[in-house]
Amino acid sequence: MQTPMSLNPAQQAAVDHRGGPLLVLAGAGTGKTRVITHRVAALLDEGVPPWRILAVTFTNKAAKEMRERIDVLCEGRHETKELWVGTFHSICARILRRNPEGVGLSSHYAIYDTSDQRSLMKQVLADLGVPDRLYTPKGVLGHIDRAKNQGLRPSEMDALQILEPVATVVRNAYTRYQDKLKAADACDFGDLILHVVTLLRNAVKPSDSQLGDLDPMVRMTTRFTHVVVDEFQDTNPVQAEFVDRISRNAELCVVGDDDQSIYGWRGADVDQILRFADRHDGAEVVRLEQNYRSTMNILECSDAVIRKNAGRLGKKLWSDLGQGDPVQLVRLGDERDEGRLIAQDIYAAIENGTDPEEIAVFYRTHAMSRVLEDEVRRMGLSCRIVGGVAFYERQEVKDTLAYLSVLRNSSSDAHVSRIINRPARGIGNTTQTRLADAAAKDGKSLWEALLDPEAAGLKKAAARKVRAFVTMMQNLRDEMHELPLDELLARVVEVSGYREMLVSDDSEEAQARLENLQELQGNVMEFLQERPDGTLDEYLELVSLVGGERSEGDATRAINLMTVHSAKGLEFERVYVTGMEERVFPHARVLDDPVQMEEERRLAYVALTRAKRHLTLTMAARRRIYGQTQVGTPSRFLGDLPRECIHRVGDEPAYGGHGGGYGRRSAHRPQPTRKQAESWQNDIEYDVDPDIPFDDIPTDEPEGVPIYVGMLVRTRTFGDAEVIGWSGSGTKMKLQLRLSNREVKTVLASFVEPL
DNA sequence: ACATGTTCCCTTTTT
DNA sequence: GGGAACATGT
Repeated sequence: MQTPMSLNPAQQAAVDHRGGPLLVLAGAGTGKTRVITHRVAALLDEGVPPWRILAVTFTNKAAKEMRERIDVLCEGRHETKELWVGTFHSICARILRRNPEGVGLSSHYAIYDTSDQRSLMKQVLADLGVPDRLYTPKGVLGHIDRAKNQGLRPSEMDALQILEPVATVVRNAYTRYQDKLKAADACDFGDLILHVVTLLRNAVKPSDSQLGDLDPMVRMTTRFTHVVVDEFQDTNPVQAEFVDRISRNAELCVVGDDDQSIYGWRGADVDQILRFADRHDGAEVVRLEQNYRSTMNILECSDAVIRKNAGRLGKKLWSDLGQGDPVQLVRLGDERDEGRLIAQDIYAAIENGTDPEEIAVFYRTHAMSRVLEDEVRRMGLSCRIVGGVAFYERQEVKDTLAYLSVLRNSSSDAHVSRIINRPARGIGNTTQTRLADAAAKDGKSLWEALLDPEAAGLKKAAARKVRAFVTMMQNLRDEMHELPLDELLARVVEVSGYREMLVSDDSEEAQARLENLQELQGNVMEFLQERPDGTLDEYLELVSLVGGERSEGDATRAINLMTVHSAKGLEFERVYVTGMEERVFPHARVLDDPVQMEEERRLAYVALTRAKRHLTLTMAARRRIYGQTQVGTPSRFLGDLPRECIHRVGDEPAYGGHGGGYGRRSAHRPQPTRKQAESWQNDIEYDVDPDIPFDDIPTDEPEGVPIYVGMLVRTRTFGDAEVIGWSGSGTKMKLQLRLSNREVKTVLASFVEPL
């Protein structure tokens, strides 16, 4: 282990480099964050004012950690509070707050989350009269998101090369969506960056002009003299443009690892790193290859997986932490067994003194978390789900925040309609629809329509209820200015009847919701403690940006459950990677796309390299997906692992390779031996079936014909085809086929016969 | 208006 | 298996 203060020569070189752009190409566990923190500390020691330094991280959690580490290194010598440290989104929100009018927003603008976006888009599509089966809000928003990630506005969307007629629909929807956002005095996540980039684009003025010096955005482009960006491989084009513009006057240092680029679907561009030298004249490159995190067995396995990718810069990590334990590879009967085995193994490890916080379980998709959580809890262990349904996503929390948001700024229809009938106050669907129609007709906001319920054609009873709601909100708004934030929150929960609703419901769920509101209260108080003069605007902004991250403060030491994506940047003594099966990891959706498959491989690399000492990979022979049991074949990534670095439990897996099947080949495999299974955890009774050879796994297949990816079949309607995936079982089993013309079709298994 | 029943689609991954 | 969107009954 490297001590916190020491640096190796390569790290030192990256810290000391001055005078031009620098790219630090650093593998997993080589001390990237350490280089950044030391660099910032060194700059401060050299006399650079803290407010001239900007550090961009990937998550809010990372930002927080970085701040703490810098504080430790500076030992109170500098005003580190004035440093700008944050995610792209939090930094941009901070910049946008200086000039929201520049993009047509008020200073109370709301930040829309995914569900707000969808409800807005649903309206847009209805307005456009677009067939709703063809264009879902989610799908159209996906295109718009992509455009925003590239820094494109509706008129520039040709660059995305979407085919007609989709392109036209998306372009119109995009235009209208932005109009509606502006009317609601809101922006979405993508806008946060693009708005700021727009402001910065317009801020290019002659430097000697008087006017230019006064423009806050012009000052912004020259403010920073030193900019560092972590996780640069996950930067998308708008973010890269932001970096370029914000560092016009600055020395730029970016840190990244092309092998850990796992956000391609969000517009991140692996080439970003490769092109860095082209974009920035005289860029130096420093490589870090000594790993301080993992033992050699773990590194060898990780390397074996990532080595298969083409088009990487290529580096070979080494470590002097010794060979370590072999990587465990366990095959179990189904996902319950998988969870149970992991829970038992963790239990034993904790008994032996491992800190629960140093243990993590990874899964590919959120859907897999439930079973794992179940089994871990059943073992009496406390665990924390990182990400997942975040605190701020909970309905009661969102509702309460929506109340606050409307008090501040009533033009946001999405927030008004969220709270108008929660708790139920007799303003039902019909009334709401009438009000919305009336608002749309007059081009008013929903709130404005509420002010004059008769004009919307409401009957007396309905109008009275609407009035009562409006009066209540107006009273709250009067109180708002006199009350501190925490008391305001309590008033809202009380006056709105929300508390009453939960108290009178004595279900366990309502109880939990009440507790969540209590936690929210605590959260607000914490916020006020940190920033005594913090405003409602600032609080709401913080909350929408922190979004995915759980609230800190649960002091219990718990083991960590998370998706592989959430695991990036973290490290643990003991790591379990679950679902190492084809169609789970790698995910079924990437199987026929080589580009996405490479990203999947990088994702696997990220997963494996999180482990310091103990790494266990598990797979299940059967797994329930969509409530149907599916039969799994071992992940192709398992087949890449060097034999001498792993220890298998259960019988020898049928290694994937390309289109690796189960069934036929399994006949040649040696039979499993009890001994292997027992040697691993002989003091623990676990209820697994390591002896089930894959052939004997019960399936509901009609004639027991083994189906495997790559299998050739004959269909009556489409001719011969290759199986690239399947779902369901028994008579409901469906096959995904690639036809001879490379088209992909899904057909019922009973319509095909093996070739 | 609301409570209860029914169907359908779904699942990558997140700031 | 489960949540959301629709449908039907009181």
